Amino acid sequence: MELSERKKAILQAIIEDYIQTAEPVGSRNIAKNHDLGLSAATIRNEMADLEEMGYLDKPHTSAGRIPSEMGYRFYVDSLMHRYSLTMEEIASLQSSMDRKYSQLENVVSEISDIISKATNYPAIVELPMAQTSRLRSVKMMLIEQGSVLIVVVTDAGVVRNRHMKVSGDIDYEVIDSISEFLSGQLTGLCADDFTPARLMLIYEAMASYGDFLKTVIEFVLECLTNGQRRVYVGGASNILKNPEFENIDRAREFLSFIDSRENVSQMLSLLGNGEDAPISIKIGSENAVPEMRDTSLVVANYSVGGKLHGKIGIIGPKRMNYARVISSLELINSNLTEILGRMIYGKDE
Amino acid sequence: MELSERKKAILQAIIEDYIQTAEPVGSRNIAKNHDLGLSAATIRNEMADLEEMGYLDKPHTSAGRIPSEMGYRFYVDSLMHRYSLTMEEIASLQSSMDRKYSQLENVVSEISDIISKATNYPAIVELPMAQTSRLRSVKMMLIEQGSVLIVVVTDAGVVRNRHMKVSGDIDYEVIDSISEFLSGQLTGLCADDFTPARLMLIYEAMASYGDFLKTVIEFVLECLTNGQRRVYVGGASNILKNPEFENIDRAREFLSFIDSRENVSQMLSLLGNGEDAPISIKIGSENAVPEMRDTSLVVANYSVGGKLHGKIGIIGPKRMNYARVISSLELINSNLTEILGRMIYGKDE
DNA sequence: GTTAGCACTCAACGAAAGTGAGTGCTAACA
DNA sequence: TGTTAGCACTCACTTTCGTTGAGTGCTAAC
Repeated sequence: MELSERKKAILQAIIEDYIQTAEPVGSRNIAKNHDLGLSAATIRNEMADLEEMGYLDKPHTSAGRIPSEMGYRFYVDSLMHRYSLTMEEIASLQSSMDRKYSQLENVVSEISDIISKATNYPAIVELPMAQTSRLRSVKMMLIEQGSVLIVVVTDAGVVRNRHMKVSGDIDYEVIDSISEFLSGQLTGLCADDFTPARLMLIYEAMASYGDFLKTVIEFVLECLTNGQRRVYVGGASNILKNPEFENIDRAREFLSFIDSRENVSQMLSLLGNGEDAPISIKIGSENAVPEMRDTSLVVANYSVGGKLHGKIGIIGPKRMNYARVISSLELINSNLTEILGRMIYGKDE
Repeated sequence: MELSERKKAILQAIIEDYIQTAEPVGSRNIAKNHDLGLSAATIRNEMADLEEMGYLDKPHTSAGRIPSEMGYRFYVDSLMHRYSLTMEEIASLQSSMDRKYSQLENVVSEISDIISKATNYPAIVELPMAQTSRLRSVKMMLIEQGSVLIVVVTDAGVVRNRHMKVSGDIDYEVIDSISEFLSGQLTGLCADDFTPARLMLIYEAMASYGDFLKTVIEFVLECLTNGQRRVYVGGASNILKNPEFENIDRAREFLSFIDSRENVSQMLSLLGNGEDAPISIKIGSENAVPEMRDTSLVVANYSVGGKLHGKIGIIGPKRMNYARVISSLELINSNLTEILGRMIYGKDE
């Protein structure tokens, strides 16, 4: 059944009041504060309908109504207006992101702080990752006698390195020649190309350095497959600013869930890779994670150079200023893309 | 005034009971549960003395006593017995740390999780840093036309890299020769050695690549001076397990403080560099940070290869099992040192 | 279809009384 | 002189119970 325009207006008024006050809203208040030209009694009737249809809930008989998850969903999909950030908000965001970043981990952790400061909710930022990487470069450097540094660069721009112990009699030139040989053999390959046959050839060609090569190749493979996704959470304690988390048990449940990176990372992976929509919103139990049943999750996907992907988002109470959060995430998202582009590919656009 | 043996025994009993129960302890309970051979009335008299001397506090007239900060301090300095971890505890710690780590950031964040799981308190781990580093190696790699990767290794074993854009006409061999030249000029220097005179010489020798060199040298300097300390916090929500943080305002104050890496890092820097004692303990307001006045901080210093230093520690309520925390930190500390040694210097011991 | 009126519901607040763990003091005891 | 039993007193905490007030649902009139 379609909602009448009047019902929509009332539903919207209720939700927006509730988002602001966190108090169940009563018919009288709607009649007074919103110019709907209706009396409290009429609104009461409509509210009863809306409740019956599932858009509203009642905490108890003598309280006002609060939006149900279905109500929020309808609001987000059909009623909500876009929020335009003010000039001040934009300026403040821009300036907080306008600085030099040196390491990927720093960017990601700082962005999560920025998001949580901007929205007043806990923020999540995923480290960018490639779906399938190819090896762009592998190089070994002799750091000191007996110690070699392996540096791997993938075509997504990810750089990783690892120290390795070698027997003392390998010198600078040997390292260089192995380095060059391996580079020639492996550059351009992705993880699937590391077939036993191909590896066998390499080992045979350089039989005297078998152990050495094995370590290097394992590390290269590790970089190409790249383990689990990593996330940063910023401003987790912001959740305590919301009255729905005055209850210490709820707060504890939420915070101990979010304290674990694995939990958060797994939750994000349930969202899919966002090919359908740039921003995905999970309201309450739409999110399959039971600990999150009282919260909403708003997540945007970013991608850098078409190769690297990741997610940024926030978690807040279901009663959340969705419009504002979405606008902030969009702006931060585009800045982040730019920063990462500059950083990883060294481009100045 | 010296405390009599009997007063010490009573003080110890009170503190240990309070650590366990978090309830003010009364004279009757001490008489019953601890075999001191004294009646409640006698203990009452002694408790009155201890209170007058400042070792105990009274929340209100009709409650039992709780230790004052001075009481805890005396306990930690003079009364506390060493706690021996059980075989199970040791085995479980060892096994949770016994895996391969690839990146420094991963080690540090995982260690913070391990500490917080082992102690049930929020844990802090600082990234290892060198006090003064010398450059061990700088190398440039041409990744693709127009994009160069700079890799810097310091004598402390820290490796960092950064992408840099270059004009397209610089090829592989040019990069290599600049790389070799710079390496020869800069290897072995520390930040203070980068005098204007020396830099001038370098710029003059390679005048045609001025901008290029400038970027590289700036990055090297950045690596040698190395910015601010970075910390990881794990298991922050553990603090909510303690009854003293049932109060939502206290919880909020604590968690929002600890949510900020700068706050935590600054707090650690107030501790000095631990040359005096391997473990430092700050009880309540001994810690100058006002938000931490209700908590205690236990911090151990670690060092790797004599070059890299850092701190690990926990924050808990003043009513904390100090002995157990200290033993756990010591064990984790030694494992961490070993892991980092292997990782950074590629040594297998 | 809309609205005024009214009885009804129920969480929240607050005062009052009861409960009990614990103290401090006194007087008797070893 | 140090220790202990006894007892009056204190005070947070809990429970009870009435009050308040925001809000609903229903009915009847407009």
